[in-house]
Amino acid sequence: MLEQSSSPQRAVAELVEQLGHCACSDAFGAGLNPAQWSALRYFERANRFSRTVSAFAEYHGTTRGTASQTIRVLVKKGYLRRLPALHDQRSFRLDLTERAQQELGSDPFSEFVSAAGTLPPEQCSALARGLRAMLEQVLEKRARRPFGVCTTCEHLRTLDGQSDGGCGHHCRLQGETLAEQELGRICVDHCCRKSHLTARTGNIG
Amino acid sequence: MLEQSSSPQRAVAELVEQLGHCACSDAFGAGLNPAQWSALRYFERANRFSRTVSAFAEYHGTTRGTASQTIRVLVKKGYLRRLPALHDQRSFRLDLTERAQQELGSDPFSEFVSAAGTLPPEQCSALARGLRAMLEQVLEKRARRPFGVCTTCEHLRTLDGQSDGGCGHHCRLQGETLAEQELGRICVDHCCRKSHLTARTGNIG
DNA sequence: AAATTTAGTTTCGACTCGCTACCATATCCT
DNA sequence: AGGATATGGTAGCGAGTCGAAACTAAATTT
Repeated sequence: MLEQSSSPQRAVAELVEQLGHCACSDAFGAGLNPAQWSALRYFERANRFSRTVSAFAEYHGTTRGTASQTIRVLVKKGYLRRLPALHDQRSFRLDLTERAQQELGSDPFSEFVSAAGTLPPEQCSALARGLRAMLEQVLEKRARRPFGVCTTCEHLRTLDGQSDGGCGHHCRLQGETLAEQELGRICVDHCCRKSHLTARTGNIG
Repeated sequence: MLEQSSSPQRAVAELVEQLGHCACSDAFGAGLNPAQWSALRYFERANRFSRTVSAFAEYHGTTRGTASQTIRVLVKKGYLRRLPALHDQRSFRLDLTERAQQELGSDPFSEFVSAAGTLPPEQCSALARGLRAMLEQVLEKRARRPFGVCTTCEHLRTLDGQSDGGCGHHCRLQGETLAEQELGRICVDHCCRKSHLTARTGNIG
């Protein structure tokens, strides 16, 4: 090993810090700053119930005020579009514009994706599992939780064999049906289903 | 897995970003900010040739001006001590004070160390190897290199069987002998030895 | 000896972020 | 129904960070 720290745990922590610092220190492509890139990535991954100022603030561990500023700039620059929310006059939904989707292709962040891609697939998956476990630990200590996707969510009901041709996926919290391709998006209201709690034991994947 | 991204690479990159953000967003214990904590950690790990403003700036990927500001505050607050450099009147060496060593015990960063510690040892080591490989990739693209320790360094000469009782470790670049416990510290002048280049192939550890 | 490089500092300006106060709409509780 | 409270979002202030550029002084090169 090139750099031998006192312990593997220590090494992992230091590496995470250094990589994280790299990730945010020079994310200045296209005139966007790190917080703005984070926001764009969030709105790319979040489902329609979670594309709000408050949800992003919670995800990013910041205040609504700060999140509001970040998003205001993105709207002004034409990367996000404000749509009135359906059932709440105070709120609105934020969708990526086409321009933003293009821009995300040249996200400085993609360097990290390709760096991870040079690892053998098995090692890469192991890395993802380990990091995920770490993140859950850390967030738990901060009384936060990682957002999850519908497929593992307590609120999801899937009715197979719908005769009326309707979609079989349904969110009981929102009381709305979900399209197949929406199931992989993260949600602010995600609540881990019991049968998936094995994910917390370490024997994940 | 609790959150399924489009690909493991993408998941790894996102997790690194999120963990990194956690690491720097709330590192405000003891009145120190994230950059200052990073500096303290650096000066804890760096060998005596590398405990300078410039070396820290290079390690941290910032400018000397910014590094100078960070360090000035740490000196003022009593966490670092300035010692005149031996052979260069322009430079000086920075050592941790006793107070800083205490403070590092309650580093908010230690949450990450313990989070990594909850993983099975084998998984933890795998994590360290994978992250290290990623970091090398990323730094290479930025024309930077990770600092390494003496034991893997091109400049180290170890003469076993010294009859005069002197220490057998010697740095040919600095022209100085090295104590045993100095060999595990990182160095700004680290140059990877050939016999250790296998570390770059992925079969590390 | 002059020119260049290197170590470090200073100043300035752009920008971020969190905090507090604030407005408007929803929801809760008798 | 109606007042209290909670929630989604914004505005503005102020502390602080960071990088760029200009600068000093010492070392090195030519």
